Amino acid sequence: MRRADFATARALAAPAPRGARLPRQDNRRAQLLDAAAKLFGEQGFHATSMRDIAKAVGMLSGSIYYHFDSKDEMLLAVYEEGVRRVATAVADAVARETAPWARLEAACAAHLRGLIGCRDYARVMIQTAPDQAGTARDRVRELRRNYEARFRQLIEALTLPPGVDPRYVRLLLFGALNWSQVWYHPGGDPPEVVARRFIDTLRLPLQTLSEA
Amino acid sequence: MRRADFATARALAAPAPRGARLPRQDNRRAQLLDAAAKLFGEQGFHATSMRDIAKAVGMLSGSIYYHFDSKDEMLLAVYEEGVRRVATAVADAVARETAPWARLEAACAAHLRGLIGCRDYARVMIQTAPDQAGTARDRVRELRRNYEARFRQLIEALTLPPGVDPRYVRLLLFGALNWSQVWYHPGGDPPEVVARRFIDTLRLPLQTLSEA
DNA sequence: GTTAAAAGCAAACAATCGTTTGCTTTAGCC
DNA sequence: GGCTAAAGCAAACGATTGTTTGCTTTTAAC
Repeated sequence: MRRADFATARALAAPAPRGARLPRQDNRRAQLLDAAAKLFGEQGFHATSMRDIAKAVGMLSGSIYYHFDSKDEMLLAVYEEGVRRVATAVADAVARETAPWARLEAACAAHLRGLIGCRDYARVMIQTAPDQAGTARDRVRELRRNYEARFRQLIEALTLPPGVDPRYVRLLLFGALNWSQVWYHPGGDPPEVVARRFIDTLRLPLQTLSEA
Repeated sequence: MRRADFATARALAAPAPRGARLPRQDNRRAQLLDAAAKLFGEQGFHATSMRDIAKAVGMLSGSIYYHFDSKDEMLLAVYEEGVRRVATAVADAVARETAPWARLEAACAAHLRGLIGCRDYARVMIQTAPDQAGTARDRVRELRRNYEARFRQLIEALTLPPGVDPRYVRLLLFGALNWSQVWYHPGGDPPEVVARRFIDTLRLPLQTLSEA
């Protein structure tokens, strides 16, 4: 295990172990992670070299290995940080509402805000299929499942008309939300409007009564 | 230009130019394309080497260059073939229906059938964001736009309730369809059922009348 | 101010990348 | 059956890949 791991862990869980040293204040692990997220998201994981990432933060490629064990581990770290950010944003938003439909809509808006606000990290999350994550495959799969579970709960809390499979509601909504990464560009409708439109399109009938 | 280009072009547009020769019957361009689609889809474009593709069809990496000018051109060829297959399937299915909602549902089912039936090609189409297509970027962007246009038309042909933006209907539906690539696995509901469920979820109200 | 750890540099490592070259084999047409 | 183009082999090209190594600089704690 790298020494940086101890340091980072200590920086998060403050109670200082005796006789050991804290990471420096100019620790650039976060900066490296941002650069990796940006490049992984823009060009793809395999199209990005360690030298690309190093150059983006002004260091040499070998120096990255003080902070991360491997390139695969960088990908996993980006993925986890992305999930962490979006998941907490969704949890906060949901907690502020009580009505089932309002909770779902808040979750959608927060999810979209996350995809757009943490664009670099989110692109990696959306693009990285578990099978392409190399070493980190199983962990990525687990993170995806956990995140999806929250939406499953929110949808199962709705009172749906008989015969409607909540599973398909989730697939429809969740797929549309994630695909927004492809078409969304800043300057369009804000996330809240998109979420409201999506939810309304689901909640209200599209077919006019005059038709068959 | 490679000689193989002439040959392939001639194989498609039959009138034989004088004094030239047809491609052999054992031409393995299609086989190469299949292998490339499979590997690109499974591991990603950059994670797949020309040697991987060559090994999959039992030849050496250098021999590929008789059929394709470059790796980028292989990606474009896979993408174009994928779009061609799915687009014609959708066009056929739509032509068989007349009612607007039925036409849209038929298009969705055909789209899903395409994504699942041509799984290898489709994965490349879904995963390859234009910005990651290298040389083929603009062409990929154009292919995507053209394909989407068909769905735009189908949705604009619907008689929607006042105040409903057809754009969001398209984004919701199209996103959900494409995201199916992530969750669909053979053995689940067939494409026709998925399409019907999605369409019904949109067409009919999800909110029960007793709720606010 | 001394000291030990944190952080990074400089330079290389073997492996693999996409591609090119010259030559050989194979199949189709007269 | 001989000729020619189609197709593929064998081997290399320089460039780039992820990673490792030994050494140096910089910071924080004492």
